[in-house]
Amino acid sequence: MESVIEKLDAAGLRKTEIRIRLYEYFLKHKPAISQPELEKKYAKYADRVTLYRVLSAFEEKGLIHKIIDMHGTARYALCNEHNCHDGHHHDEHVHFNCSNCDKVVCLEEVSIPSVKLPKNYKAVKYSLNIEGVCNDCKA
Amino acid sequence: MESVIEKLDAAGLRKTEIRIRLYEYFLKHKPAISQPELEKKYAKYADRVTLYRVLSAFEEKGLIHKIIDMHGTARYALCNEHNCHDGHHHDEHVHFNCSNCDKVVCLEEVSIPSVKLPKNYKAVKYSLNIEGVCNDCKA
DNA sequence: TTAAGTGCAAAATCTTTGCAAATGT
DNA sequence: ACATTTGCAAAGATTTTGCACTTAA
Repeated sequence: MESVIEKLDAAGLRKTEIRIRLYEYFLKHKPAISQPELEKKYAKYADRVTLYRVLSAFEEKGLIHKIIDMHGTARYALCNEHNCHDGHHHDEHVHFNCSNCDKVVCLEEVSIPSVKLPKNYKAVKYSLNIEGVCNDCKA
Repeated sequence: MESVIEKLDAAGLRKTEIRIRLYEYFLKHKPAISQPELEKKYAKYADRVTLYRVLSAFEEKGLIHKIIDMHGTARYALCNEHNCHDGHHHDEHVHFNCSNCDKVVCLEEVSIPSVKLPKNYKAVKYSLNIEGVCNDCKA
C-alpha cells in the first residue's frame, strides 16, 4: 500500500480517498476497464463525473493509459513504469479483446510488428487490437 | 450510375433516394465517414435515424464495412467487392488515421502482419489503426 | 488558508427503439 | 396491395462543463 501513496505523490496528485481506491484497483487488476464499469463498482465512493476526472488526471500524469477497444469503448489500464511518463505514453503493444469474457488485456510482451506504409504516409502511433479467445476462456 | 442501382438490387435493398445518394457517396469517396459527418451533409435528404438505419443495412448486406478509428468513432467505407459478402467482412488491412486532416482511409494494399500470441490466446479478428500524416497532408 | 478536488445539475453527443405515415415493387 | 422504408418523438448511454461546497496540504 506504500506504493499507492508514493505514486500519487510522485505524480503531484492529492491523495484523496477515491484516487487511492482507484489506483489500488489498477494495481490489482490487469484488464483494461471503462468508466461505466468503474461507475458500477465505485458508485458509493464517487460521483460519475469524479471518475471521469480522476481517469483524465491519472492519464495525464502517466499512471494509466487509454485504450480504444474493438467496440470503440475507451478503457484504461496501468502504465508500464518504464514506458510512460507525464503526458507521454508508449503503448505500442498488442491489446487482446476476448469475445467470450469481454476482457481487454495489454499483452506487454507482444509488440506491434513494423508495417511498411505507402510512400508519403508517415506513421506516428500504432494501435493493434486482436479479438479472440483469451487464456482464461479457452476450454 | 448504373452500378449503384445494380448493387442495391443485388443486395436486395429497395432503391430509395437516400440509399442511392449514400451509396454514390461511398463510391466516390475513399475516406471512411461517420454518421455525424453524414448527418451534416445529408440533413436535407434524410433524418438522422434513417442514416443510422441505412448504414446498418449497407453493412449487413456487405456494401460497406465499419471501422473503429483511433478516437473510438465508428466510421464506414466501401467494401472491397472480392472480400466482403452478406454479413461476412474481411477487413484485415491497415486503417490510416491522419492527425492533420482527421481522415481515415483503408490501405487495402497494406495487410496486417501476423503476430505471435502467447500460448492459449486464440486470435480471430485483427484491427490495426495507424495514426500519422497522410499522403495529402505531407508538406 | 487556499488551491485542488468533488458533487450536483445541466447540457452536448451519439445511438437505439416504437409506431404511424409514406414509398417502392 | 403489401411489405419495406422513413420520419418523428422519445429515451438511453456516454462524456463534458459550470459552479458552489469540501478537503488535502
